[in-house]
Amino acid sequence: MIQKPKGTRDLLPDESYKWKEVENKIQKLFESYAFKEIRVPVFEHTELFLRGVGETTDVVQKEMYTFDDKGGRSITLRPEGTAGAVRAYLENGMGSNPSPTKIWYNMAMYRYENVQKGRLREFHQIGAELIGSESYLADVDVILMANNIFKILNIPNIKLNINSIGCPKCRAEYQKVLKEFIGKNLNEYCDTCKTRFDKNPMRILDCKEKKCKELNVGAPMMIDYLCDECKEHFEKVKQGLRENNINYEIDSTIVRGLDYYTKTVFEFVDEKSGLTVLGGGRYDGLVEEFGGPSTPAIGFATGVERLMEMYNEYNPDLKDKIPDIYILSMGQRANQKAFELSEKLRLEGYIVEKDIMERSFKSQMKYADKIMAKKLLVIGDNELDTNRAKIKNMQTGEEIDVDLELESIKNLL
RNA sequence: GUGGAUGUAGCGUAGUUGGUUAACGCGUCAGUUUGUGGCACUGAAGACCGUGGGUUCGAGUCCCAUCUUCCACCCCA
Repeated sequence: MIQKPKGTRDLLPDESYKWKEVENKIQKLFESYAFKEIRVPVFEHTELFLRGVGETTDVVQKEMYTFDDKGGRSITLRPEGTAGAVRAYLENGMGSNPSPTKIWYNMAMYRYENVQKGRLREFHQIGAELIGSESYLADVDVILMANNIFKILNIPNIKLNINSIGCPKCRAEYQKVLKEFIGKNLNEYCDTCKTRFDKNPMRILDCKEKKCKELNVGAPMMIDYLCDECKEHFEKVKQGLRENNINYEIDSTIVRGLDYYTKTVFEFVDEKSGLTVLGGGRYDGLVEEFGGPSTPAIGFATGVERLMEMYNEYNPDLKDKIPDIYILSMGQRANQKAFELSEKLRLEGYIVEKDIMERSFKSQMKYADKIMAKKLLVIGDNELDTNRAKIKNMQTGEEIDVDLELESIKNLL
């Protein structure tokens, strides 16, 4: 038997209706903030992610699904949503719309990772991007919206961690200091850290190697080297959160694995599993990096699989839609009548089931029961002759006479 | 990429120290006489025991490889 590729999932009817429910709720939330949906290609030129996400990141270095297409172009399945969204923003001239531009997406992402709990190779992210505002108000607005996802989904025990990683200006300053600190013992660091030293020294602080961790003790922290502008921005963001009663914790170790982030970065962490369920931040340099005008932006994305895991834990099982009526038919003429009635009822929006198995009367009854049909209509020769039939309420067993006409049946559903 | 565990019908399981037609529950389908379900009973379908090698007279049961799933590291959503 051919199996699905590693790290992929089939979303069965048992689950899919719950996804729909959650997706609809989030969509409504986003729309209330005037964000509009965007859909972009599953694959992009590899170049887009190299420049957007950053060549030194793990995502780019070891997790991308990259291949040459038949025309010799290097193509990559999107590992995240922001790069494509920003590319689309530029390519379609959305910058000339009234600022800010607010877009959201719900898309599958692809990362060649080792599979684990809450980690798949094909997974889904719902994200939002607010492009065009450099104000701290945008940061606060976006974080409030993200926070509301958990509120409307009734998911507790979520912690918000925030940090500021500064702008290119103060980061250059900081990196100088950091390199001095690390440089003293560079030889003792692990190999990956050595390669990070030149290209992205900040990620050395993220290294989980025991030795590197020890060496990192006492290292200068970015947050202490923010330039005046970044510092003020961060202070205002924090104040804004406080004024809106959002609890947060400053976690100076958050640097995020994607290079495009600047200033504010944040994560919503599930305290129970320790998994980051939503992550985001400001990326003021990305639009320019892609060849557009200097444009500030901020966004976030949440992992749908992880979100669903928590949603299911804290919410009662919803019910999938069950049939409004089962039409039981006996004989050729009745089968045809069942077709006529079910076709009409379905166009009116009712969920109708009828026999398409040529089952016996009794089997049809049992089937109607199993699928939990709310009502049952029996049609046989008697009913066709008199044009009268009984509709049975399957819960109560109560039966009511009706004309075999659409209108009278509808009245009883 | 590294380390550890798992893999028997759709699902959940049993399969003795390797030995004839792989068992059970749930589910599915049908029947229990004549046009009314949920219970019960009867029966049926459904697994080349993840895959490929090997050991053996003989392997679901032993060995090797491989894949999958799960867990940890790494990283992230």
